[in-house]
Amino acid sequence: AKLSIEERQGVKHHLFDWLEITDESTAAEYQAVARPLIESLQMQGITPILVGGSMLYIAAVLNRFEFPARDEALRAKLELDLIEHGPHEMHRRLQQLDPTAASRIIPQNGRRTVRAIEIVSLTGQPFAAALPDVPEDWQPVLEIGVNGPREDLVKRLEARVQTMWGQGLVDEAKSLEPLGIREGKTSRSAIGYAQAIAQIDGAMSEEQAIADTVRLTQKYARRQMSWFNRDKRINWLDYQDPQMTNKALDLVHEWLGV
RNA sequence: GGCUCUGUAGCUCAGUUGGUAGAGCGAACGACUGAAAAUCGUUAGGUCACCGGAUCGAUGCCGGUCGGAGCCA
Repeated sequence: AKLSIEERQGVKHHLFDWLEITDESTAAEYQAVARPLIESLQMQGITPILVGGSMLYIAAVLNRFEFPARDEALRAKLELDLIEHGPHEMHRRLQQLDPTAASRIIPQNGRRTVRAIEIVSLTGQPFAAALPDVPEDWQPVLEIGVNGPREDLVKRLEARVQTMWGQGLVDEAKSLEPLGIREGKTSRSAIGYAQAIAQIDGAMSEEQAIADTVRLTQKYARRQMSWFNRDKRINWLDYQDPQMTNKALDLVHEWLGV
């Protein structure tokens, strides 16, 4: 459901279609690429607009985020341990290594526990295991959020998924098979692709695949809101407001001081 | 028309040998530091279809009413 070339109206979209289907996408890497890009644009007198809804990615760019080291081999081993012993056992292990981090991660959450063990083992330092506060004097940004009544959003998200299927998402996934979509950790688990692949494999009917994608998309939208809600810098606009664009421009003018 | 099964949370279904009920999914809310379109947590929802009977007490037993499914005719 990404913007077509025409819809981009000549505005340069950076970091769009920049990964191979087999590439793994990570917030840390995005941060490492996006920050220098933003700086270089600003040097050219361009004010970049960061658009999207993957809030860990956005927060990693806008806030004071430092991703601790990682080690793929260690991670792989810990993930096997997680499968074998379960999240509670892993959490006990973290408890011994770093009681503070352990206290901030719920024992059921194996994924976060594993990552915390990885960090502590690698750095030998305690791990905060909590989102950092946003410093008052950090990067000056204007944040604008677009929202509307939940019932409307739910309907629109369903229509969006129907459109994706109507426009050939399943064929797209099929055509990406030779390019390795099934090996792409990020792409194969993307909402929509995962269900399209399940449909191709006959593991799911088309009806189920669509319904599942709708459900996951709506759930995702809800989780996005729990990120957005904590960010008090966001200026919220109603997408149904005919004056929305003007209000957004007013915010920009005010922010720029013009 | 007869026989059998069935009606419990928004949905799919457990369950109580009679002491007013649970799960998964969904919803609301939250957590979140290299898979985040991921991974997880908390909470709110139910006169147990309806009417009557026996019982100290019924969602559960008995009778009836109204829905649904299957088989027979």
